[in-house]
Amino acid sequence: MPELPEVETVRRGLAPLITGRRFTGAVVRQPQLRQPVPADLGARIAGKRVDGVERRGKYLLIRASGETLLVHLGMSGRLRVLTSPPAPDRHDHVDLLLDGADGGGLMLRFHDPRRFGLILLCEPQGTHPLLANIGPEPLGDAFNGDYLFRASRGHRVAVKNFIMDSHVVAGVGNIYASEALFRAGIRPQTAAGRVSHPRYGLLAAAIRGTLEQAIACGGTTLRDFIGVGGHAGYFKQELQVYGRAGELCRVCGSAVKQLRIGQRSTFYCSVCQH
DNA sequence: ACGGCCTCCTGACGGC
DNA sequence: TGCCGTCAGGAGGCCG
Repeated sequence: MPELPEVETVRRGLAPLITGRRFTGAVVRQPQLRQPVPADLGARIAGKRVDGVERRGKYLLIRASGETLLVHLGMSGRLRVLTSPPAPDRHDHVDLLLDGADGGGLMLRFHDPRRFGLILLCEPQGTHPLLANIGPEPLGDAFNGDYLFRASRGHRVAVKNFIMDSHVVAGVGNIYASEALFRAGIRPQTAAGRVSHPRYGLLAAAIRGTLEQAIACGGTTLRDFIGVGGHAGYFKQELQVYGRAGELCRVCGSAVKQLRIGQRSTFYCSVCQH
């Protein structure tokens, strides 16, 4: 489900609703996520006041009085803020409870059918091994064509796989990899080490532009992504190639092609991309 | 070090 | 109707 724009949409929705509130506990119905939910989660967060919500790649970091909650939505995860929560369904695995100034509490409910998501507590310094080797943020200053060019020398992987590697750049998933390569005019199957310096300049700009535009749209809802308030993202209507196999390229009118690279569906235009 | 495949899990969909 | 294979927005781990 969520790539960087969707996680950022969640972060932006979440931060103003929970910042300043105090955790009162947690209900864990299903601890078996990608890694086990800490058994003492509720006890560890109880009484901690939320200072803010950050994002690193596709990870959310909820900072609260020196404790840091790490949340990843995996492929099918959702986070909702609820004031009067309905009875949990079978995939509502964790509820994080927060107090309310007027007595009305809030619930942060984690829902994840495939359970590839993650809820962990960080080390006292607020770090975690899962975050240690993530590449630069694509919206940050360290990410540019120069960086991609240098990082890619000698690599024979397809450039699409290269930009989807979180150690290379954080947060670019299957949708936005195809979209950014289309915008940059680069074929996804090209070996990363054979893409020129100027073309990496185009690609870095395309990645940044695509992600920023998707964030402005509240993310992409393909089937089930919703923000914390329950709203769908509307970047789907802006998609140029992803999910459009056989449909006409919006630029040149030829049929969008689909192939599999590294077990992932990949979409491109064979006229616009070389 | 690198690259490619597998894995975790559930659900939806198409074909027979 | 059901059963089976395939695919789905992630990403760490393992193997050669």
